[in-house]
Amino acid sequence: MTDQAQIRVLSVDDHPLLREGIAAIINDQPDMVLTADASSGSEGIQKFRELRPDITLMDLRLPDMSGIDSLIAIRTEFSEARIIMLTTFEGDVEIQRALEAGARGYMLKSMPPRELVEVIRQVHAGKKRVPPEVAAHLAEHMSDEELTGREIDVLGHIAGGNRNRDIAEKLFISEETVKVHIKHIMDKLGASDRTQAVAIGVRRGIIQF
Amino acid sequence: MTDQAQIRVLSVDDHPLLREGIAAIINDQPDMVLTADASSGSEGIQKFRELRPDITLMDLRLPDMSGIDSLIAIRTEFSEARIIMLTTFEGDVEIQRALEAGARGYMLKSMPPRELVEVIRQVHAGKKRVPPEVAAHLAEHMSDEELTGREIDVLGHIAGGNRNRDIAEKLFISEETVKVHIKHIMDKLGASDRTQAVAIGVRRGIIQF
DNA sequence: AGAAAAACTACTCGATCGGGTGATGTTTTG
DNA sequence: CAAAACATCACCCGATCGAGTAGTTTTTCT
Repeated sequence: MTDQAQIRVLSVDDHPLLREGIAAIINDQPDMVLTADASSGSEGIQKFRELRPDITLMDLRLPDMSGIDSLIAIRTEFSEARIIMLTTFEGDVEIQRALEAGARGYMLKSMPPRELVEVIRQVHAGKKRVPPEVAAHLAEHMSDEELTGREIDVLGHIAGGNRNRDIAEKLFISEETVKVHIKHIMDKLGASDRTQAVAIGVRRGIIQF
Repeated sequence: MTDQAQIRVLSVDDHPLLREGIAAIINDQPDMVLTADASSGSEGIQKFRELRPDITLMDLRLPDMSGIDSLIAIRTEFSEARIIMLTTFEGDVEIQRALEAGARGYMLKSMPPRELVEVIRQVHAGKKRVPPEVAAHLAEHMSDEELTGREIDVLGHIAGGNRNRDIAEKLFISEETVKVHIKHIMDKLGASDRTQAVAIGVRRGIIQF
């Protein structure tokens, strides 16, 4: 044991198996200690209030609320909170949103433990860390315009197999307007038709099932 | 420690974090021991040959080959092998294929450890185990007809934003044939158009990105 | 070998889609 | 406040799609 204070880590993840793995790896590091873990967003927020960990590892998908909402909730209360998103690879939209919401790092569950603990150390030292593979993915689309809320609505209905007329009725707008939205969606996503737009939307995490 | 021989487990998963978690949980059980782990399909096959574990936990997605192919490879050589698929939730197609290929169990990474070890014990005792939530999903589509290889090809091309004519050229068939395939795909999946067919295909794990 | 499933091709026709152009009111934001 | 972004609606038109019908060849399974 060192005299130096250890990095106190909070892990928020609904997969018990993952939590076990994280616990094993964190506690294996002499300079870190897993202070607590939580299996839901609200539990994570509560544990954060109680313990004020140095680093919080947050899964993107949680049973009650999204990891991003939890992150925002914590950072509203404790703006200095250092939170790292830890997730299996989702679309780049999620990554971007997490970083915009103030995440200090973004790690993949598939990364080797050595890198994981290194990111924790770096973020604890005040740096921002996003692994190269994630950064590359992000860069690919950083110039792309984001879809608006309405466009995401429409895209979701397209994925449901709705015709333009059906979408128009469901959204209480004219079919012409739907067509305009679809045109914008295809332009922004670089899709050649509505079908590819859905495929891209799913891959990028814009719409989920 | 008991006199009874322990259940010797091999874990095949490319996520180090998951492997750590599995290791922690397995070794926590007095009647089990993690004999080895592997991070790829071929390594898994090799380790199986060497160690002949009682139970093999196999991830569905592996870097070199699919978990199902690994399962088949092992069971061709050792038909008595007891292999449990352990995965985050994919489409029901994968589950069905794994079970048809001879998997003795199918577990979700999100399941609580208690259930995981219980499944291992049950399978070791010669039973087949599929958790109720997975079984329910499976039952939903058990009556559905499966897509043929050609139909899956076509569906993939549809997802890529190809027009019927493009698909015809790429597959060296006539546009009319493509239309027939698409008709069959939509009928089998219960989709109202090509777009919904892609959405359903992705959700069910028939096509992947 | 014989039956069944899969793959293939052809034709018609109405429905739907997607591109182009142009315009108006509202909301957001610098 | 002014500019930009967003959301809305309309009309034209060619391209594409999907339904229906009908038939042949190849592959697979029993």
